[in-house]
Amino acid sequence: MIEDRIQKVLWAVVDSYILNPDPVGSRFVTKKYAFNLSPATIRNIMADLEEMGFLRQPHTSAGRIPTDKGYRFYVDSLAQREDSEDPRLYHDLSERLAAIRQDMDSLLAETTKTLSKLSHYLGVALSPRPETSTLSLISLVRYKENEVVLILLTEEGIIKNKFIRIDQDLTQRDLNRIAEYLNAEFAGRTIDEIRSKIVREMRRDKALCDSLIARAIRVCQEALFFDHGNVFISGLSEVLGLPDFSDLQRIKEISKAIEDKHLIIKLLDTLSSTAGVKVVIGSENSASEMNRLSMVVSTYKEGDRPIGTIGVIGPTRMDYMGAITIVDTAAKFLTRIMTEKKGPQKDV
Amino acid sequence: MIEDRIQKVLWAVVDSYILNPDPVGSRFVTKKYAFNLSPATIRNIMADLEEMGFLRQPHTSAGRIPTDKGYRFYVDSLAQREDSEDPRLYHDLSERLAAIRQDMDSLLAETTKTLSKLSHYLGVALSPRPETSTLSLISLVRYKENEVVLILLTEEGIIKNKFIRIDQDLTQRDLNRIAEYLNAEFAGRTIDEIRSKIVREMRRDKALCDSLIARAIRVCQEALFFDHGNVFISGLSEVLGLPDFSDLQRIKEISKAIEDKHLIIKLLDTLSSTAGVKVVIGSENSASEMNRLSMVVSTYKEGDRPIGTIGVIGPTRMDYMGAITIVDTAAKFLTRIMTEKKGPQKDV
DNA sequence: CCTTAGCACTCTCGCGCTGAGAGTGCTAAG
DNA sequence: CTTAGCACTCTCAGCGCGAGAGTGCTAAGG
Repeated sequence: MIEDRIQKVLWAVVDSYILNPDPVGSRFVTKKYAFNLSPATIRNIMADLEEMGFLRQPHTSAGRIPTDKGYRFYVDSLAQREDSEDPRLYHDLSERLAAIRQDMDSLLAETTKTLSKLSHYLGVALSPRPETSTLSLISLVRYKENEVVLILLTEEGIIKNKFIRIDQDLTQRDLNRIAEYLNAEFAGRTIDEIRSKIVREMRRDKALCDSLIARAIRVCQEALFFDHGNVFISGLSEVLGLPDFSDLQRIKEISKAIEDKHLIIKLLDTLSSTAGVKVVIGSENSASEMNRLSMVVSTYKEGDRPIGTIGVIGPTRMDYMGAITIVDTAAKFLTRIMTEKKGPQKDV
Repeated sequence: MIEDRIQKVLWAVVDSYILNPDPVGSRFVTKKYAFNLSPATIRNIMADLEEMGFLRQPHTSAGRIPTDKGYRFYVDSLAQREDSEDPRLYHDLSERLAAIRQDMDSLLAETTKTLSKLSHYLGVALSPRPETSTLSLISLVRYKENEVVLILLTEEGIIKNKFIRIDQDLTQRDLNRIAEYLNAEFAGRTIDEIRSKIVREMRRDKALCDSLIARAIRVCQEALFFDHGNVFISGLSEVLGLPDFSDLQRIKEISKAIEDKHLIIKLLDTLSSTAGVKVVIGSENSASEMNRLSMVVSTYKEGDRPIGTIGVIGPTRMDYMGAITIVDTAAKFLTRIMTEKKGPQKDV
């Protein structure tokens, strides 16, 4: 248990440093944060905090700056308060995004833009993984000889198109019948369920190799494997305005992060199960490329089921409070949209 | 008519500067480019070139660097040679892109990546504008009450999905009939043609306001207006490695260019009609944001009809020769793919 | 025993200076 | 017209210096 006074000093240092990227000195703390203590006392406390690993000095005789552990303390103490949603922001979001409620991709793309504009960090979003989405409708269209386009529409509003090659030339009529069968059989289930069902049927129906069903299954078998959802990232120019990214090295770091979407997907995916807002600070990131970056993420849900992830990525010296509010609000907003979408439907 | 000798000096300066971003001096020119002239003579020539506006000095008594006009001369003299396609590169491209011939978006996304990897500049691509594409198939799917998904497939392999709201609730059966009608009427025409046809029919058929056709047309009217094709841009981290982008200001410039996709679309679009490789140098760009960037672009065609644009964007100090080769080769490659795609089809 | 004042110490940062190096323009001779 | 020579200009890296900020330590005070 750390003494209350010590916590307050730590909090002050982190808070001040986030506001303004100068190492913060003992004198400044006493003045700005109104402790009834002299700078000397604060110095002692800060030395203790440094020993404990919460603060460090960029060089001897500069002020202190927080370590990742220091930020962690700050963020955890923030989490206590639990008043992160901002109604005004919520309203703002609704206005910005009202026009594009239609398809998931534009919605998320616009959400990341809004996130980055509001937070001045990178806005990211991961669209729902098709695997866990509920199939609304499958449609098959003959494109060319031996080539078919599969169109998959989920209840969440995701559309996936896939060109698939088949070993025999089917007429559009055949395809219609196959699609009809598939819809009858599978609509309302998740892609994951469908896949395992297909595998089972494959095994059972090995005999009737040429039936319509066999064909249908062969078509789907290839088509229903999706890699992942889309990632949306935006706000590079926002980030470049920050003092934290004034040197080339760090800019390269973050631009690498942007280009390596797989990394982002992986990171977001591992956080996708947790509820509420989650903060990952600097070295807490599993990927070394993100060692000096922090993420604030949350999941959006359809009803109670988390279906996707959004968040912001910025320097470890991040306005966590603001970021948390923004991400939390945006996630709740998306959840409402997704839940509404699902609601008044079901009558196809 | 400029004297031959002068041209050679200009060429040498540009060539050397492109290779290595140091202002080039008279002594260096005589040594490296084996003129039978003394540095003093070269100095005179260079002074002339500066007067003519082809060269400039970053500061008194540094070497010369090319102006945009100087680069223009260099590029034009390059254009004479006309051996820009590179068979090895062509082969390389085929291998990289073989796996993803299927849908246009992935193909172009991958193309930009390849362009940027090979050139070390930004790779950009503009997908075919739906307006000029040939409709292969329209499909309508009921999504929710009063909401329909329109799926549009063109012969070029572009798929467009659009959620549309309609004022009355149509059954899937209605939609099928509408789609059938639309396909019968419109398949094989370009979207542009279809649109003007629709407008005409609207006028004529004002009377039969409730017929199937009227409904179909009402659906399409809204749905067939596309803003533009997609832009694909990649290679920021490539570009950041260049010495030209070692200061923050320029990085911001280029990242703004990346984020402002509309600008890129506009620029590429205005160049989309010209045949062959086109080079736009620095201030030749209509947009002031691009004043210090150059673009090398070309169009890819389906048969003889240009349908889209690809290119690279980099600093004015660009390896134009290499960039031209790469872009030209890639454009030809895409043209082959698109033309093949269209070829063995037509039998739906 | 904790707090505080005082003080010497350390480190960064900005400034101006300097000398080396590179390249020029000009002039006068070939 | 070309070239050698030379004075001149400008950048750049390195250095020293002083100001400023902040620390750690010690010794005195509550």
